[in-house]
Amino acid sequence: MKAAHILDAAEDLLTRYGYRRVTVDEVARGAGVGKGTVYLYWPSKRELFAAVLTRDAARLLSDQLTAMLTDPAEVLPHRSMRWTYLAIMDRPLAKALYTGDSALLGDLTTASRSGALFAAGKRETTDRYLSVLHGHGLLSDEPGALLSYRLSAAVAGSFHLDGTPDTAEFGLTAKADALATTVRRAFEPAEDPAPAAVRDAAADMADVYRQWLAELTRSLPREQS
Amino acid sequence: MKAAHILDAAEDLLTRYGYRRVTVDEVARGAGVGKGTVYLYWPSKRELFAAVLTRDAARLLSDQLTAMLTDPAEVLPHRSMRWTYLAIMDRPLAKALYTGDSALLGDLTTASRSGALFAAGKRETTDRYLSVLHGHGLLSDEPGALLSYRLSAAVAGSFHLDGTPDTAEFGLTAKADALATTVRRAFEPAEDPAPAAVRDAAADMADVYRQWLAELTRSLPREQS
DNA sequence: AACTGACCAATTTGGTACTCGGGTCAGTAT
DNA sequence: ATACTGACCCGAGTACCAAATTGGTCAGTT
Repeated sequence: MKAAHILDAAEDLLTRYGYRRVTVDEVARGAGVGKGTVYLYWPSKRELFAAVLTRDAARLLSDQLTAMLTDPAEVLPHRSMRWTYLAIMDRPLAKALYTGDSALLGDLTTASRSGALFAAGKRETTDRYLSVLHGHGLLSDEPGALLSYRLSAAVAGSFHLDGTPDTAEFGLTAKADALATTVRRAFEPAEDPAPAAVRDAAADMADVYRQWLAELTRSLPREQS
Repeated sequence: MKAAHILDAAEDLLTRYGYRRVTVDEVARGAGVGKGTVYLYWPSKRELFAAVLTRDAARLLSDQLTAMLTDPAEVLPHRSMRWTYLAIMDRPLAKALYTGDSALLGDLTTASRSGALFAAGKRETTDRYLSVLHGHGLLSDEPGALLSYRLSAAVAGSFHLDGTPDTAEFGLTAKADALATTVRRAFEPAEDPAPAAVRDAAADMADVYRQWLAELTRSLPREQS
């Protein structure tokens, strides 16, 4: 319970003022605990706020899992990337993380133990994702490190171009659709996928997501009611 | 003559030490002229170095024009983007500009009169590029602002991902090939293009490029004597 | 055993003196 | 007259120090 309250306070202050301007004492008072208590759960300010980002990512992942269980077609790359893009842009912290907004996160993006773990988990999950898709004939290429890179590169631009002037004229969904079009053509076979393949792939990915979700949750401090 | 020498000195110092660490006086002495002379050609330090970047861009564009005249297939999006990617990564200044290396360029990227002109010219050229391609049946979509955005987004990621750790394992050409694959599938028709269409499109684009090249050259100070 | 907040060291901040470098222009050279 | 120069000006940035703040600890309280 207490750890979650501390994370709540930290998340609120982080989104409002940014990493640099928030003190650990403020977080503690915001959560109604003493400063020392914070250090019973996390070894440093940096790790505390990294945990905030991790929890945010876990929630996003959980939402995506739900979406995929509701509609298995969400497992397809163009749908998955579209959904992820919109979800990230809708969350202040995730957006700051992906667009590299250092005004909000300071140097939090670079190097924290849990940050590195998160990056590794994400990479591994992406690899598994591509393997699953390929296993059900939903990919137009062989999986591998290069394909992972190619997908990352194709998607990354959408986030990086976020701030630039004349891209603001388009709505968020228009940009999401653009990303979906690019991803579908560049990574999926031309012909429509077989419904059974989609269903099975979604089921496989649900397991992968659950696994990563468990891993992320485990990295957050254990609740001690 | 003199303006070119000043640009030479400025370019050399810029690539070696970065915008912040180079003084106008150094540039002047490097070019063998007085500091005041520099201000006969450019109104400010910022515009001087913006001109360095503009000249670099003009050279790159000129090279690309040559490449396209040698092999008209270079007009195709996947070839054009691949070539551009490699050319930019090969030039320290262009690379710094596109990967957002503020250590080298400082705040030079943001807002300088000629910088804005360059961005506008680039946008317009991209639009014309897409129109030309479409006119010869080499595009799978209708041109327009959204398609321009989609292409930018698809390409931008390759530059933005440059610094990140585990992308270094791949060679530059492997990354360029990855970009080419994505672009070809996402923007070009599935069937191979007709040689005549390619030849004609290349001829059209040669004109567009020459026009932009002339514009860029005109923005550089007029040579006297 | 869980938690706290006074305490310490280290970093950050605020203020000040001073250097340095962008930009100007009276003057020199041609 | 024209092309060019470099000494000069002044504001932005740097260096520096004292004061304030804050990340992190731990003896002590609940």
